This record gives sequence, C-alpha cells and structure tokens, in this order.
Amino acid sequence: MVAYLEAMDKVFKALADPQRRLLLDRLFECDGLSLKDLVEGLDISRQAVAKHLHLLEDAGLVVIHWQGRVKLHYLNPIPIRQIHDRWISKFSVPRVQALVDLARDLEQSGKKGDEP
Amino acid sequence: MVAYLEAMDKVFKALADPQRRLLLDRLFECDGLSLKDLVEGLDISRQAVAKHLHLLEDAGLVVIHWQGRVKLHYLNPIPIRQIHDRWISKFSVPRVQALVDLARDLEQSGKKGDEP
DNA sequence: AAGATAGGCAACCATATGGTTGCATGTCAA
DNA sequence: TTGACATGCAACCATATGGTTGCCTATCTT
Repeated sequence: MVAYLEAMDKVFKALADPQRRLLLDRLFECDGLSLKDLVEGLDISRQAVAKHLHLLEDAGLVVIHWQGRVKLHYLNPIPIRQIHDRWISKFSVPRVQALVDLARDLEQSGKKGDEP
Repeated sequence: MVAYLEAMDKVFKALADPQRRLLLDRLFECDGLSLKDLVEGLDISRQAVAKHLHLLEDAGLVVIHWQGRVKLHYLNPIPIRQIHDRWISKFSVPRVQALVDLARDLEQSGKKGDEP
C-alpha cells in the first residue's frame, strides 16, 4: 500500500509539468512515436525532451519499445484511471460526469457569445 | 481552450505534492473539515497546511464555506474527472478499468503469499 | 471587555526542478 | 568501413517549491 502511494507519487510528479502533459497528448492522438518525432514542436532541446520522457517512463505513464536504434513510446492510461478511482467513487461517477458535461456545454455556449 | 489548459495546470501542480493529496484523501472520506481539523496528523505547521489548502482552493479541487471564524473545506472531484477524460476515451474505459482491477487483484494475491 | 481561538500575511531559507551545453555510445546505410 | 543518425550520460545554472518563523486580524466565549 505504501509502495503503491510512492509509485503514484512519480505519476503525479510526472503529470505536474505542462511539457510532459503535451507529450502525453501527442501519444494519445498518435501512439508509438520516437524521441525524434516528439522533439519536433516542443521548442526545447532534445535532451530536455529525453529527460521528460524518462520521467514519464519511470512513472509508468509511457511504455517503450526499442526498434533498432529508435525508441518508440506508447501511452499507458492505467495510472490515470487509478488517479480517478482514488477520489471519485463508483456510485458518484454519473453525477460527476453530468457536471463535467454541463461545464463543457456552458463553456461552449459562452464561447459562441464571445464575439457577436 | 488555452484558458482551460492554464486552469488545469494549477490542478496538476496542486496534485503534485503528497501532503496535498493526503488532504484530499481526508476530505474524500470526511467532507467539510476546518483548517484546524486538517492540521492534525500532518506533522507540519499550520501555516504550511494553510498554504497547501490555498493552492488546492485556487486549483478548484477544494471549495470553501465560511461558518463564522471557521473555514470549512469540501472536495470538488470535477477536475479529477477532467484529467481522466483527457487521456482515457469513453470507449476505452471498460478495457482500462478491467486492467486496473486485474492489477489490483494481482497485488492482493501477491500480498497474501508475502508472509506464509 | 478580555482572553482564547481560528485563520491570514510576509519574509526568509534549503532543496527540487527544468533547462542548457558538451561529449559518448550504438545502429543504420552507402 | 565509415559517416550519418538516434539516443544516453553528466555537469552546471536559474528559478520554483515547500517549509519555517514572526506577527496581525477577526470572531467566539465567559
């Protein structure tokens, strides 16, 4: 149990940086990218991106697969789901989801009225 | 959209600290605690706890309600759900949940065999 | 009215974090 | 086999972060 919490600490630390979240976004929409692929569009050095990816991998949010000299990265959503389950009980899911959808709809209709 | 990402940045930063996650755990099991209540059992100063709670409040993970001179804290699970929805698509929820349950069961059976 | 209680604000400090640069290693392709 | 390419490792630096202490404000209670 304590080991689980320590493992999750790495997950939360890994998610704390916006660049790393962008990397996860990229992998979410297109799984199996290499380091070189992921460097493009981030405006920081390759070494910085590599460090980020190592943190994500160490946290278990990304799993890798070597293919020759290129390292492919895959998103692992399980820790994300575990975060969810920590503070949202099964019975409250529908209520919370309804509120999320409501908030999104309000955001949308607000956007429409922004520039008439 | 960019405002949404910036708002979520506060959420991830707030979740990055273990003490703050413990505070959320406390509120999850017993909503509506005061600062004084929450200080007990954390082994850091009241001011440190207050700072943590301010961060959680600013991130929208905790909502407060003044009752005289005592500040009551309530857990708001909506940002947690939004994290979930960012990287777990609706159609993949059953698969991911099955993997989470499997991992938990394996952890359990492993525990049993730990001390024979 | 006065002490006790619940909380806020600000300055300060040590460490953690994210970035850089420079160099090394291993694999593919001509 | 040799040069190009994909990635790893280490040292270093500026800033962010979490903690402390000291003092202030507001609200109960007697």
